[in-house]
Amino acid sequence: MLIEIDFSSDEAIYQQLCDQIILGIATSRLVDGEVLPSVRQMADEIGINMHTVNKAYTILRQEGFVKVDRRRGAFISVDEKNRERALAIMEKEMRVLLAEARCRGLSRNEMLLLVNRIYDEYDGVNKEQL
Amino acid sequence: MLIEIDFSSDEAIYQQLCDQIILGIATSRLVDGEVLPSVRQMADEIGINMHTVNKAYTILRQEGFVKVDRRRGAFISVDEKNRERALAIMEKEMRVLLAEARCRGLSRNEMLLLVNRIYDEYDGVNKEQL
DNA sequence: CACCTGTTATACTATGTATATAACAGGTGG
DNA sequence: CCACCTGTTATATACATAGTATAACAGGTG
Repeated sequence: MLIEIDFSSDEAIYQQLCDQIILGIATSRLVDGEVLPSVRQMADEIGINMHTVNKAYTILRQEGFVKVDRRRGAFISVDEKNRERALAIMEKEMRVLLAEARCRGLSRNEMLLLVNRIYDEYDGVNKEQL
Repeated sequence: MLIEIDFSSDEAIYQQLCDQIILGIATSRLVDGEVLPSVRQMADEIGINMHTVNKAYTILRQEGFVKVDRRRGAFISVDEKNRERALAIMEKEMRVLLAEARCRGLSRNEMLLLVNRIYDEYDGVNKEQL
């Protein structure tokens, strides 16, 4: 999967890397069991340091998106446990996001449409690859 | 409005402050024209430095949530211009958020219900205060 | 004139980010 | 056994950001 980093962004590189991999999983561009490039290889491809990639992998492992096989390396393995905890985190982040949306004059319907559109988008990528 | 800061959070204090004020506006606990405590007073109340509050106010001013009257100080003034830009920012953030939700096994309907519930919550606080 | 506002400047400490170099344990294949 | 690949750990350095501290300034109020 192609990873693109915005080096002028104010978001940390390792964070952008995490986000893009999670995005890849959501859109099925990365499927369960798929092996990720090694920390050194990924670092070379992107043009960053090995430790920055390792930090991203470590976080993804802690958050239950990745596991490590000593033979092959890091691979996608989504842990769907802790649904309640995930929902609680979603709720908190969503509350901040929707507060800003509401202040900006964005209506409930506009946000509902946005959610639907993004889910459509993710489902669409799924079907293309089946 | 009561401000509560989690000093053990990994989120910056000024960021938490911004979020809570935006949340206050969305729930109408802060209404248009309402004067905010001065940077020194707010700093004393929370128990942080004046400059940390000033940073939050400056950001809120730049993002169009606050204006400054040289006579009274900072007050709420929501700028609803740049709806398109706001929607674009929402879309990008929502895409990351929903990707994580989807990976966690949270369905489209669950997220739609969450959005509805939070909007209900905000509207509810509104009506209580009218 | 005293007192309030936001704002600015400077300095310092602490933390987080990203880099660089190096080494280690576990596993694979020649 | 040995070269080579994995992730992992350790150490050091450079830099940016966050937060604090002290101080001063311009504008407005009473």
